[in-house]
Order: sequence, then structure tokens, then C-alpha cells
Amino acid sequence: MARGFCHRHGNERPCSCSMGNIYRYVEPVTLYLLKLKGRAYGYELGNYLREHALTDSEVDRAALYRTLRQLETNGFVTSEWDIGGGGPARRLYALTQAGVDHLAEWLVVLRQMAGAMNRFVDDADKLIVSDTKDLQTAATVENE
Amino acid sequence: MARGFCHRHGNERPCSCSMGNIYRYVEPVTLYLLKLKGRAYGYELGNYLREHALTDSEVDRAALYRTLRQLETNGFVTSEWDIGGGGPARRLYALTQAGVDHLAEWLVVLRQMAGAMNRFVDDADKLIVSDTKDLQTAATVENE
DNA sequence: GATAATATATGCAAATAACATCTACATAGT
DNA sequence: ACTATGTAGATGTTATTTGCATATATTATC
Repeated sequence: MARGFCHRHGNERPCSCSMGNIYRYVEPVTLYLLKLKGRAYGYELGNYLREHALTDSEVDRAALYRTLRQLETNGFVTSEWDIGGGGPARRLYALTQAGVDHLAEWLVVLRQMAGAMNRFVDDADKLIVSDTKDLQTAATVENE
Repeated sequence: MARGFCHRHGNERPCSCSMGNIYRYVEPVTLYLLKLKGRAYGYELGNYLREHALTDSEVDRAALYRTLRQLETNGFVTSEWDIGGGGPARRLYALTQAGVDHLAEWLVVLRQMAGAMNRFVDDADKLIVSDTKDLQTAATVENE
């Protein structure tokens, strides 16, 4: 999906097959930020990325630049050089309609993943908590 | 963390740094299943893994076996050969206390990730929905 | 005795990630 | 003028991870 295609589910539906790892969720956050800001260049996005990241991990600028080029190759964003305003030339990116659609697909997947994670955590928590209770009971018994 | 250590946050706290990709969440689900079932062998776990998976992706048995050996190396599980009951020998795994603690750390991280995902999806949804509204408004105007 | 199912494990190519490095321009300080 | 610093984009290298194929061994079934 990160490359526009999952070879297991094809295009039948958005899936999280190759989404667990590809660029550590840089892609959806980048799409989101572009949607939010209208247009932006990579270096700038790199600064906002951190606060919207889905994990604790630092986002490698190299990964961001590569993701942007990849997104462009796939037709999800367009770019043009911006020479003007002082400093080195910057590449201005903007979302395409396909990009918006792709973001929407990511949202389906991420919502589903978040749901699965929450259910998992709840289930696992119960298991562990019941354990703690046992220990407390044991301790109480021991103290009598 | 999957290997028991994150070289960015060290051991100060559970983090999701290397959790976006390592074995596609096979590790926490494996720990959970072992906690749930008391003891189990790899092939068996492979069958339950699917229904508790956090993503759509099929879990490769090779990855599961490798994860189990890794967990053992890190002291999170122990194993012993089970010759008895018909068929090829199976390796019976069980959680250690360190394994339970490790699962608890995963829960912290996964809860946090799920939260981040939900917030992200909500934010992004608003953006896209407001877009749709604009389109609807435009369409309405157009139809007048 | 051939075949299938169970069970664990390894080998290898390809995909990904982490980290370092490179180019280039501009500005500020000395 | 020279140097350092910050901005901006991009590539190269190496290590890790993944996906898929394959190997090995035991039992059950035909």
C-alpha cells in the first residue's frame, strides 16, 4: 500500500499488510500535513512531523525526503522548485486528489489498527491485572 | 525494545521506537497468548496468532519461530522439548516473569500508539470531511 | 511405501531502516 | 575575505527485517 499496492489483498480494500513498517507511518502523517497546510516543502514538514508522529521514534529526514519522492512517483503529490525567498532552493509539495484519497485509505487502516490495539491491550490488561489480584490475595492471606 | 533495548531511549521507559516494524507485532501477541494459555508450542501459537493480530498481515511461521527463539534468548520465555504425544517433537514454551513484565511494557506502548492513531484519524477525518462539506455546498450552490 | 499433516528450523534475496555524507545557498560574525 | 552556522534536498552504505522457499523429522492415512 505504501507503494500503492499490497500483493496479498491487491486493491480490493485498504489493508495494513505493508503498513506496519513502511517508513514508520511517515507517509500518512506527511499526507495529512500537506492537506492541512495546503503546500509545504520537505524541511518544513520535517519540523511538524515530530508532533504528529504515531510513534516515539525520531523521523529521519532522509526517510521523509525519500517518502516525498515516492509519493510523487505514485501521483499522490506534485512538486515544483521554489527559487525565490532566500536560502537554498526548496521543493514545494502539494497534495493531488489521489493523495487525498490515499490519505482516506490510510485512515481506514489506522482506525482499524487502533481498534485492534485497544482491544488487545484491554484483553491483555485483564489477564495481567487478574494476576496482580491473585498476588494481592496471596499476600493478604500470608499476612494473616 | 523488541530486542530488549532501544538505543535511543535506552531503558528509561517503554517506547515504540523500534516497534513500528519489528516482527510486525508478533512479539506482543505471542507473549499475550503464552500468558493466556500457560504454555504452548510454536505451531499451535501460529494458529491462534491470526485472530489476535494487530494488522491484516498474515503472520509468517518463520517469523514466529524466530521471534520465539529471540524471546528465549532475551529471557522472556523458556522452552523444553516435548517428545510424548504423537507427531514430531514440539518445543513447549512458557512465559517467565521477565516475559510478563515485557508484555506489560508492550501494553504501555501499544496503548499510547493506539491513542496517537485515534487522535490522528480524528484530526484527519475532520479535515477531509470539511472538504466534502465544501464540495456539497458547492454542489448545492451549483444546483440553485 | 507413497502421501499428507504436523512441527521446527534455516537459507537467501529483496525491502527497509539507520546513519553518515554530500552539495549548495545564505547569513552572521570575525 | 574567511569561517561558522543554518537551511534545504539528496544519495550512499551498511545492517536489519521480511517474505518466501526449502530442509528435516515424525506420525497418520491411503
